[in-house]
Amino acid sequence: MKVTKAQAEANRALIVETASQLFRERGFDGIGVADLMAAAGFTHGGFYKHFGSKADLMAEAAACGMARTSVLSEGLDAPTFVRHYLSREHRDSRATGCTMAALGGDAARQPESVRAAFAQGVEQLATALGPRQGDPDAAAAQARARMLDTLAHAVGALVMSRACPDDSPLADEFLAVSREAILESLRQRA
Amino acid sequence: MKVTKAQAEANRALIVETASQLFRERGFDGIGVADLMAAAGFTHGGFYKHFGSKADLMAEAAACGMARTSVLSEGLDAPTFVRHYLSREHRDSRATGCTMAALGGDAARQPESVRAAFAQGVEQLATALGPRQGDPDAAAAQARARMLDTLAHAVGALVMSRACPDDSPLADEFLAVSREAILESLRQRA
DNA sequence: ATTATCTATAGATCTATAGATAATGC
DNA sequence: ATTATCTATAGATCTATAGATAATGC
Repeated sequence: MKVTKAQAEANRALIVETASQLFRERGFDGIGVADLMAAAGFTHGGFYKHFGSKADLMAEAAACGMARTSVLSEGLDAPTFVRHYLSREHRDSRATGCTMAALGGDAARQPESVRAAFAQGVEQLATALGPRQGDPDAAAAQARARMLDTLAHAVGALVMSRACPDDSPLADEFLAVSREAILESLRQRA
Repeated sequence: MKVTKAQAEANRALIVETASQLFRERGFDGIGVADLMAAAGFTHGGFYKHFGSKADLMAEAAACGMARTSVLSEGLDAPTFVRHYLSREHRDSRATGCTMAALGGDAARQPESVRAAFAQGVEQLATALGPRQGDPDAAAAQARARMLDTLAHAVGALVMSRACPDDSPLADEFLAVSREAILESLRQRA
């Protein structure tokens, strides 16, 4: 039942993408290798021809999800990004939403390889959204600091909103208060 | 091997406290009933005389951890709270630190009972740190909004810092940039 | 000949339950 | 008599591996 080298690579990419979504939805410990493979359309025995371990897949899936966020948010101005990020739609679609908000808490308990993928994703995002080339050093440092702070702020609001019961006023309140606070601080900087 | 009613209640409380710490350290799915009971000094068979299910214990352990945070932070002024919250010491002691930062991401994937415990803990905190009695309605609403926003902001910074590799510059950077941003916004409001 | 995938399984672990034990509390 | 705790286990699930199969790629 061998497949072409190109097909095998496509299958591998499909496993990573499927894992990226299912991990975001259920957590790193919330889904097993067999179910992941089945969701991608394979049996679980083939897994270890593609990956050394489940932890290796977790690192790749995290990197995949972070890269997706970078691509999607590139080119958005900060207020637009924040309004999308702190919307009910984003909160209620964990599987396709931000990997940092969905798995950041889990990542703290995972091997360095997984956390390294997160850090690299953050640096990608900092490059994508960060200072323009040619900025003086001080301005570039400030832009980076503001970008990291805004990211942490937005991630925190989303995590808190998701930790609340479904359809609770408090869940919406977290989105609203932090969305307004971030937008206000963006206005002050402009 | 029966024990006094008082002793049984103390044993139960010890299980909840032990679970609260171990869940924060390893996640809700990261430790099993048998290991939790062993850590508290019991065998696992007795567990179901105290709790209906593991999920029931998760809700109680979350409530226990949130209450601890409320008690510890009561009476602290906001800048002092933020400096403690966004310190390396707090980041590096997950088992005894903030339950929202340690388990907020996990909570999103747990039953409503667990998320209800989180929401109730947030409301406790809002009462402990919130508006003073006698404030006019508008001022009270603004104080509550600011408190929830500051909480989300600080939780996000801690989660992001913990998701980075140990001793990485980025991990410290998340603490520093959000600590300064929150302190600055507190100054502006004063 | 190589290898991506499949079937089958080993060995560990997890939640929950059943039944025995022994000390409390009536 | 009640019940908190213990021993033992059922049944499910999880990671990882072994060996067979069949199509690619030399």
